Amino acid sequence: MEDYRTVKLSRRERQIMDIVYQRGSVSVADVLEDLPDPPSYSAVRALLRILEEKGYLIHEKDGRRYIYRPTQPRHLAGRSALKQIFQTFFDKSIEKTVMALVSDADLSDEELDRLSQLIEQAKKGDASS
Amino acid sequence: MEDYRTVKLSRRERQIMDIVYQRGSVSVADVLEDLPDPPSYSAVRALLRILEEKGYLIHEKDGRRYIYRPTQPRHLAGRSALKQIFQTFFDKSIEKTVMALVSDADLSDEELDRLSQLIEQAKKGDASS
DNA sequence: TCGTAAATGCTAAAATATTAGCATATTCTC
DNA sequence: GAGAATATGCTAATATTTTAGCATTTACGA
Repeated sequence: MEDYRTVKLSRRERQIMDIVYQRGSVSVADVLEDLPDPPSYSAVRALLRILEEKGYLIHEKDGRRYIYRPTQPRHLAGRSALKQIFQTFFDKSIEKTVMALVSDADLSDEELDRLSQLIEQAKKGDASS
Repeated sequence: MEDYRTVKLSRRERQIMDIVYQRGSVSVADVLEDLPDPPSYSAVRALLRILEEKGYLIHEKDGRRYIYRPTQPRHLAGRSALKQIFQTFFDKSIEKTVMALVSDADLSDEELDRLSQLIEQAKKGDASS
């Protein structure tokens, strides 16, 4: 499954996929709640159906409602979204991307420590350079 | 200017904006070259015109061609794109986002060192915690 | 400078996305 | 089990996006 944020989907479809990934799983009402300039209930249902047809979502029944979930796991979708971002805005450089994140972030010392650790770990595990 | 990747733009418009940010500036031919399932020359021109009308691009003349550039600087657009990503896929956590980037990255030792430095610097400059 | 190649300006057609609405089914409650 | 509330199934209308094509302009080179 290709990165839905990149190419294939229409504006509304993308908005809905973002909501699905934010929430993990959604009912029609959930989507309606989060969607900017919310359309009708029917409209949302139609879009969810289309996304399912295209293979991005599946649904199961919960009582009388459908609950939709993404077919591609969140962490994978996140990864490919990140890839798209650093290719587009940061000269394909992960380092630059991390720098942008950290400089803007105002992270706590604990968070920064954990990041240091992560980097140390990456350094050890890395055979390259 | 709002994040063009989030809400407003249509599929083709978004594709084109991505190309513009990747290249920095573009001619019609450039866009045509990078666009998946490339449409006609006219189609691209029309879209660039629309994006300019909407305020996302400006053009200047270079010989007989138009060269289009984004109105919003790349680093700002990148920032807000990143924000959208970590809100959607990483529980609004910048730390988790960085972790995802670094774990996947296979960065060189030099790059990792530079990141360590950046983090140390952030730690010092940060009054919170 | 004149012709030609290569660009833009504009308009309208075609395709796609978005939406609403009515019919039908399902679940819960009394 | 009957009724009401709340779902979904489906279809067609509307709006928007996407596209092509023709007319016109502009710059470059012989």
